[in-house]
Amino acid sequence: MRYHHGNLREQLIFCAYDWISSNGIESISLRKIAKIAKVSQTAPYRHFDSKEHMLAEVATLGFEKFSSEMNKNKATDNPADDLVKCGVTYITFGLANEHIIDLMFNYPMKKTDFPELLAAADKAFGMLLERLHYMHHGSVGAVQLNSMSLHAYVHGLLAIIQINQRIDTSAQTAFFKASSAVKDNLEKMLSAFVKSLDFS
Amino acid sequence: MRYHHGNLREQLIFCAYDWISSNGIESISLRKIAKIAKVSQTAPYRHFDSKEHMLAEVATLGFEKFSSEMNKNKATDNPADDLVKCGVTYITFGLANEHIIDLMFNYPMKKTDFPELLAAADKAFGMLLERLHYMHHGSVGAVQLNSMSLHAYVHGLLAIIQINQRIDTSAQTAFFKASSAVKDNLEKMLSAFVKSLDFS
DNA sequence: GTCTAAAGTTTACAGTGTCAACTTTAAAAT
DNA sequence: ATTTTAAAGTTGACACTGTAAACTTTAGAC
Repeated sequence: MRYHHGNLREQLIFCAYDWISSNGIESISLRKIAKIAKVSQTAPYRHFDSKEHMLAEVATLGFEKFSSEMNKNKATDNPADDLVKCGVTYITFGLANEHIIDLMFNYPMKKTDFPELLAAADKAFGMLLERLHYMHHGSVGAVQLNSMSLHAYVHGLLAIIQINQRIDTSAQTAFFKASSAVKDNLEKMLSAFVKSLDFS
Repeated sequence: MRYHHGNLREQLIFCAYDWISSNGIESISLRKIAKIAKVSQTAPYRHFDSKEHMLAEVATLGFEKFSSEMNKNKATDNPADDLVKCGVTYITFGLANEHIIDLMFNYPMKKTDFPELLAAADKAFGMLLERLHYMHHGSVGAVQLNSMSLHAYVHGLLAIIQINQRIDTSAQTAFFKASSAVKDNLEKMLSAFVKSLDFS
């Protein structure tokens, strides 16, 4: 290490991650993060080209945690169970990390400009899809369609729960308010969905 | 009419809608919209409490167009077909109005503060769900679960296509690049999904 | 021990949301 | 028809934002 602060770069990423986790993306500013890290307003520019570049790193960190979370629940003897558990984890992580997920999925960011973010996202999605591919074991049929389908369903469940939480008016909401009820039904719904897929 | 401009309020909403449609949410500013409407920077404050209040109206307009679009394709003799077509329209609208959908779903906005936005969103979701309820015709069983499921799947497909378009690296992307191919498969996927639901 | 480039600071500028105080004007009240 | 008044619009200001340029500090290579 040959610089003043220690390792400001990572410090800033962690500060930003924490800030977003508790306050949401809308209220973040480079200057605040700099102040929290006890450093001048423009110090971040020695480490990131722009605010967006920094947020990309935060999002990358998010995808890494996302991946590692999904990687925990596996290695059951039943691959379909693994798949379902992985899906549930996808959603659970999203609900437990509302604002980081917002950054990862909803923040308008030209993702192609950040290859490492892209790679992290790809890896995370792969966690889900590799289990599906495993279930196809040999068949070529509709792997792509099934992958798309599964990802859509899992991601859609997360999005819908979030929308309902934020909108809080429709009949569904009351039904899904108790988070324990959510999780129970998620497993049912996901396994029903997996069973409905065509593995021929 | 008893004011100077004509009807600035609606004018501003339309200007903002157009701006967002072509430039995205991130780059909008009240001042720009005011300038486009040839009015001073603070004129919007005679009509909206804040930027967010104005965006809420734009989002409301978005949901109204969304609803009316979904309302077009219906009244087939086959209710399952109607449902599928409605789902396809949901997704098609989203893909054709990328930035407005971003505002409607992804922009961090305390939706409960804007009852008319909430109502518009509820109505739009209702377009989809009422067709499903109709298919249950009498049975009480898993209507709520099926509603949730369906909305999740439809919304998830939209989100995933969008994510793939923006990420543009995974194997799925090439597959879904040709938008005609997307639409064809959407119908297949949605009708398979509807068939897999339990209407007992 | 000097030199150099990386790391951090100060200053500055244009753009933003929004407030307060002002001016204009359409229509209600006389 | 004239006065009144409140809605609609303007001007000017403030604090905050991202970021560029020019400066200072300091750790480590020579």
